Amino acid sequence: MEKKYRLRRNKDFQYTYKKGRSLGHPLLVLIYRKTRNADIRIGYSVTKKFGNAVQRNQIKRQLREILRLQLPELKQGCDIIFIVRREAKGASYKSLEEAVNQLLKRAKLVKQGETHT
RNA sequence: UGAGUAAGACAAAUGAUCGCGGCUGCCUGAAGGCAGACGAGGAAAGUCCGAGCUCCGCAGGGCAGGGUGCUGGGUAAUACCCAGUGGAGGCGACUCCAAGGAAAGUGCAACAGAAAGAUAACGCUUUUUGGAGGUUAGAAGUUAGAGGUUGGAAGUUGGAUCCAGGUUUGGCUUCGCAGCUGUUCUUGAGUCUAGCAUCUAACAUCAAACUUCCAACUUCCAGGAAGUAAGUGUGGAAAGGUGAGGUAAGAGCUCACCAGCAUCCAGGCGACUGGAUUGGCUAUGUAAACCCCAUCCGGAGCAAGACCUGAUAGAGGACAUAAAAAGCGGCAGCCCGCUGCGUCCCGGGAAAGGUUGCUUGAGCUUACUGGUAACAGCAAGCCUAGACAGAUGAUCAUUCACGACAGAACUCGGCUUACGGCUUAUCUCACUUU
RNA sequence: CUGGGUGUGGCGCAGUUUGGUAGCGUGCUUGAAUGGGGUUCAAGAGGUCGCAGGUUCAAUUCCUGUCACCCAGA
Repeated sequence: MEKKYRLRRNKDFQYTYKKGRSLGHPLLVLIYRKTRNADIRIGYSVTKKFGNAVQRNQIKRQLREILRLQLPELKQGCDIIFIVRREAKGASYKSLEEAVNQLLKRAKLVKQGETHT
């Protein structure tokens, strides 16, 4: 995923945590906030209690791959943070994909035209 | 063949599609696009040591504090590595060891035990005082006794004898009575003798008890003096060990063997090792208790540090204006007072942003030389991640042993810890075959 | 990156300095007291002292390694 689609600065993370809306799922938590920018920025957060560095990196990579494929279908102009819960330990790629799709639909971040077709 | 042992290598592989990171090259005004090769580990981990590097501090020395601790070597350095010494384990190959000093000093060693580092509070031995005994021998006395001898007394039984009486019977004298004599039985008294039992006296003997005296030996209790480290048992540990002699009891007091210390000699750079018909006979354990000795250590850390941009607050200076407008206070107006617009400079430096530090280095591979080795020297070749919310993923196919521990974050050298397996190869032991 | 602390009955904590007996409060069980409950009183049970190794005669304590948690600074 290219750099301009990533949420990077600590300030942006803090601002999104404070002002954004949150949605829950057994595996993930979604926090999103609409912005005036045209771009969409996505960040990921995994607690240290999730596991060692290998496990934390792996689940971030899998989420990044899922979101890379979903990116063209998302609405523009918002910041998104995915927080990984401890229950996601050992979850398969497909179950993560389902969780991401469900959360994005509930947040109504998916483009309308795509959903109708 | 099996079991072990030591040293290493690898850490699923291949292909396709879509993606990620920086680098290089090309295109483009730029954003960006295209192509190429490259892109996590043996531990990247823990952060336990040691360095480089950077900043701060620094005249010299000492104290405090901390680290290290057999010897020699290697290294930039080390708590690391190599070689050796000593100790422990293993049949062995081999492995492991924080391994200086306990006669510099202090502390501690619970309970048990006489006693825990030197003492005599237990005990043992000798001696002595006092008390209570015991045994043996002697002397004196007393008491009751035993048996013996001698004597006496009275009793009883038997025998003998004498006397007296009675009786039977014979003989003699006698007619008869009567007498004399002998005999049988018997009674009484006496004498003698024997036995038995009793009493008594004397003598000597025996054994006993008691009292007194004396002597010897000995037991117990209490105390004093001296000697002693042998002692059951306790304990993790008991004062060099075992045996023999020796002694009042004992003791390296003496001897033999063994062990330890010191000294001397020999070997080794050294730790240390070997030897001695040498010497005195010994000094417990704990220093991962304080400590002593030797040696080392300035502090902080890449969020170090350097460069660029420069928010807010506070505050200063210079220039310009001192006209108008505006705000506040004096109720309002007038008037008065205060503030005030602009530009530049200095200063400040936000968990701000960017660039850098950032990967060519005590580097890797191979060969040679020196060295037992760690390692060093030299030659040739090679360039091998550099991110900053942090790059390796997803899908599919094939194969297998079905994939463990685990993700660089300034860089190295070590150590420690985690780890499914696979493989190379040294040596040892056991078994079998030839 | 650096420094520091904690881990002990179910829970919250002492004891570690100076090694030898693991204790307190609360909770639990049983009994007494009450018509019953609470309070109170008495008795009792409950401990791999985070884990592993070492030093020592002996370790909760000393040392090393390791695990988990917490705090502070840049």
